[in-house]
Amino acid sequence: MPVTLRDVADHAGVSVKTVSNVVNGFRHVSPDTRARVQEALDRLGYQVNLSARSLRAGRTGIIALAVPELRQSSYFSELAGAVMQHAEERGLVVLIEQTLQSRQRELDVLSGARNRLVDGVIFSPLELGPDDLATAPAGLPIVLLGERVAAGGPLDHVSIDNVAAAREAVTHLLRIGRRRIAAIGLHPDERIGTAEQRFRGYAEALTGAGLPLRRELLGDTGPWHRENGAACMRALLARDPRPDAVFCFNDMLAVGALRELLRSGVRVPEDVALVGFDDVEEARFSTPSLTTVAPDLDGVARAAVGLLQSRISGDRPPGAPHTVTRQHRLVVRESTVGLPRP
Amino acid sequence: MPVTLRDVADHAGVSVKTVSNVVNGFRHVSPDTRARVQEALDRLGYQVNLSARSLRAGRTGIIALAVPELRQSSYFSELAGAVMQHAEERGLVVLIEQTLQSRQRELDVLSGARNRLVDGVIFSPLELGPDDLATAPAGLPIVLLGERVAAGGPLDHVSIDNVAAAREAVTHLLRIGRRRIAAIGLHPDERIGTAEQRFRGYAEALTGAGLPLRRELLGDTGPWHRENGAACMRALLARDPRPDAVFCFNDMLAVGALRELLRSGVRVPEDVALVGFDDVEEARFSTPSLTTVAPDLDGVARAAVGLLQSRISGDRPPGAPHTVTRQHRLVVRESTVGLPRP
DNA sequence: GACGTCACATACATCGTTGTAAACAACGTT
DNA sequence: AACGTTGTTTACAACGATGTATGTGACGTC
Repeated sequence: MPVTLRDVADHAGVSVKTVSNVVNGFRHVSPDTRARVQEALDRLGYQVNLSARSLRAGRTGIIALAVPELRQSSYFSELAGAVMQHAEERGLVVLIEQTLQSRQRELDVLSGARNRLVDGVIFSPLELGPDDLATAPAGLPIVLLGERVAAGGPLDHVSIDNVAAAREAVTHLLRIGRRRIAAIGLHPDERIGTAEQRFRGYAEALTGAGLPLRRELLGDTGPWHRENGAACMRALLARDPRPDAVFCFNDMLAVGALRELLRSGVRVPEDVALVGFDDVEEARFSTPSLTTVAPDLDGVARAAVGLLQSRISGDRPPGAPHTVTRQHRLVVRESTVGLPRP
Repeated sequence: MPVTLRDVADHAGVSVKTVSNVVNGFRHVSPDTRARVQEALDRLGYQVNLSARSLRAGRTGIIALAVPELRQSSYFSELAGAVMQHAEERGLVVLIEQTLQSRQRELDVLSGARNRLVDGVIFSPLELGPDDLATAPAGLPIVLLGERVAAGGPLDHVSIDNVAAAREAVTHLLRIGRRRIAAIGLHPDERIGTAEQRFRGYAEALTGAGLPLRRELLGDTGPWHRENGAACMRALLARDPRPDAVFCFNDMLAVGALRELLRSGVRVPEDVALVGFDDVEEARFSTPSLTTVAPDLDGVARAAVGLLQSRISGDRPPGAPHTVTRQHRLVVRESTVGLPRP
């Protein structure tokens, strides 16, 4: 049913290879034959069979983006949008994989078992540690996102400076006079992931200001979803001392926390100030709007796609991994500085 | 570099086809050879080359999901998550395309030009009308989402009853006593898309209650993003009469409108009640939380993947398109009924 | 007129996999 | 002993595209 080069060749009275040459814009084709072939191509509505081309070329032009999930984390949706945009500029298309907090699925991504049709993977791991990541086979180009887990590991890596960013966020809370600053989003079992990085920034800011770390102000959560932010905030409000500020490890948690605070009649920022992380669009539109850390999302996406492509094209042979750190900035909004009340 | 069937066959001292038979679990392979081949497979770490398999089989196991964009519309992210989940259950992976409000990109999706490596497309069109959709080539299975644009057209189609849903939303506003009900999200040039459907439901509810359609209460917007909801709300507040309720054609618009209302010191729902559409998670966590129409997202995704697969597998040859209409329900929250103020 | 050079076109092999048909052995049946 | 049956394995061709090598003229140069 589909039209092949063979069909077009028969139609135009030339060889298959000549048609291929026309399709690929090869130089030495006479204007005469080129026109005749082109006409046949148009008439028959030829479209290349990418499976065949891929088999021949050893590439598919597809890269995978493996993220925890899209449904409940706006950040990964926005990231996906950015990655797709930059991939397109380089002639790549993106296949998205959800790892869904499953360690096994993450291992599958790493081994390529989950996807053997892609030229490379941009991977935002959640469950895997450096030991796991070291087991990545050399065959499949992989760029890691979002943590410094793998600094020193065998893989390319793009991130922001999570520790510094968290420190700045908490320092901002200190500067506006808060002293009982809680943190939401801790993963106590984790020694090295994003949660740990952001916690370290939080801790550094506090101890830098001569304040103690108080267990009562630390909020453990599971996944960084809105509902967990709300649940965690509820728990914090029941404790003594009550926090006068909360640093949430991402915006979803902050949105959940904000909801819970307002529901409980706590004023934000007067009673409790709130800072999030990621600067998802939702953060600009909540009331009060959320102070948050804005990573250079487009920069991260661009760097990741660029690094991956340089591996795929063979410009950089395996080994000698690059680590790219992109900018971030604290966006101060109403959840910490308030707004003139009407 | 990668291991092929040939390598494994040499290693195990059998033919290539026998290895293939083992890999595919073909029945008539003696336990003895099976074990020997399996051992070679494991040792060499064989992985099928999907390009080759696809070329042979004529299928890739990839379906495309073409949506307007992921970054600013949570609905499409949540939809994508749902589609990916159901696709996975059927052994398919999903490649996401953003059409980015571009008519040309949508036409490319339809013609398959954008992606020739996929077995089929789940397509949520924004710009194309029935005339365009009728030009879809028969070769590529396509399932349309989200509007009734194509009822009677040549393509399968999954949606909810947008007119009825919008009517229920507005009827709810009437029932709580609102009379100056504005609408945000109109696309005046559109005669048939989602915006038109939701407007029709809005109009039906009003005229059904004996109320006139007032031009001053109709808010035209571009894309259904938060910022456009805010801008449109700002314009509405400047008009006379001021609305006492607003029906937003999706939740993004509603979030933007809510932000603008609160910023202007308008109380929600006391002064202005607000209804959205889609029931994205964000709607549950805003303050006040958003009354909204909840489509059966999982049902839509499941039906779309199911219809597409039945086309791909050839269970249903081209023609005889199905139209599936999934349920919806109005979720009443604080933006219309208020909450006990502390 | 022999030669090399260039532009253009073609035949063939190949990428890795799997369907088809056929080969082969072991077995029981007549 | 000839036969079919069943289970197991193999050789071969094909999926559609493209790199390589080769062929064919036309042209200019010595």
